[in-house]
Amino acid sequence: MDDPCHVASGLGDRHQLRFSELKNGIEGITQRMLTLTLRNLERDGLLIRHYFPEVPPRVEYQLTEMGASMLPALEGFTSWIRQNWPRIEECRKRYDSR
Amino acid sequence: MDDPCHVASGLGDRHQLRFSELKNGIEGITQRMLTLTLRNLERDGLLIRHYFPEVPPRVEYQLTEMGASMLPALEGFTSWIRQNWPRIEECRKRYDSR
DNA sequence: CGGAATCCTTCTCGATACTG
DNA sequence: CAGTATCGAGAAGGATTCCG
Repeated sequence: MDDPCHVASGLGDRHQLRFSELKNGIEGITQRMLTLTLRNLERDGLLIRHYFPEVPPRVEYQLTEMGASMLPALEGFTSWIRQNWPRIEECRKRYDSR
Repeated sequence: MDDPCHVASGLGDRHQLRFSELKNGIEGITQRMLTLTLRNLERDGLLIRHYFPEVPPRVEYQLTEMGASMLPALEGFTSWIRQNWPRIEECRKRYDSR
């Protein structure tokens, strides 16, 4: 892992997000990896995929209740990471230059 | 991931653990993987490796202050996983049998 | 005891091309 | 637009052997 701090931010607080919105919101992710990740989250019951058979097609993703309940549970850890990441990077530099 | 619930438990509340104690406490881990994982945690500044040049050699691992501070931050997420894991497994089964 | 080194197989993932 | 299919390089990781 290089930088754990790419949370899909700046996307407002809407509850449905299109594939392209997610892709644009997560820097550096490839289409393939986003597709696979969304499939796994769907398989785990953490999100629901809404497919609209229009032209062009539209797909919107939405957290399930369980998926939404995970966010606050994860919050403590993510904030710990945000606070300690610089220090971890320092430790790595020091460890590597020895 | 298959079962996220192997926390090294039943090892008491000592603050120093030997390599073999960790290995025995984490079911299914290989020597190689434990070594690599401990090296990475040490590199990140999350634990300290104490080497005692005896015969036979003894190595003890101990969390740093930062490492110890991560545990409570992680607690919310791990307890969420323990609570929701059965449901996630159900969802996976249902998804896979379609 | 606690590794390091090596081999070898499997998995991961990006890149690319194609499609309903 | 939101995928699927395929290929190939590289990483991950188990098994085994050797070592201070």
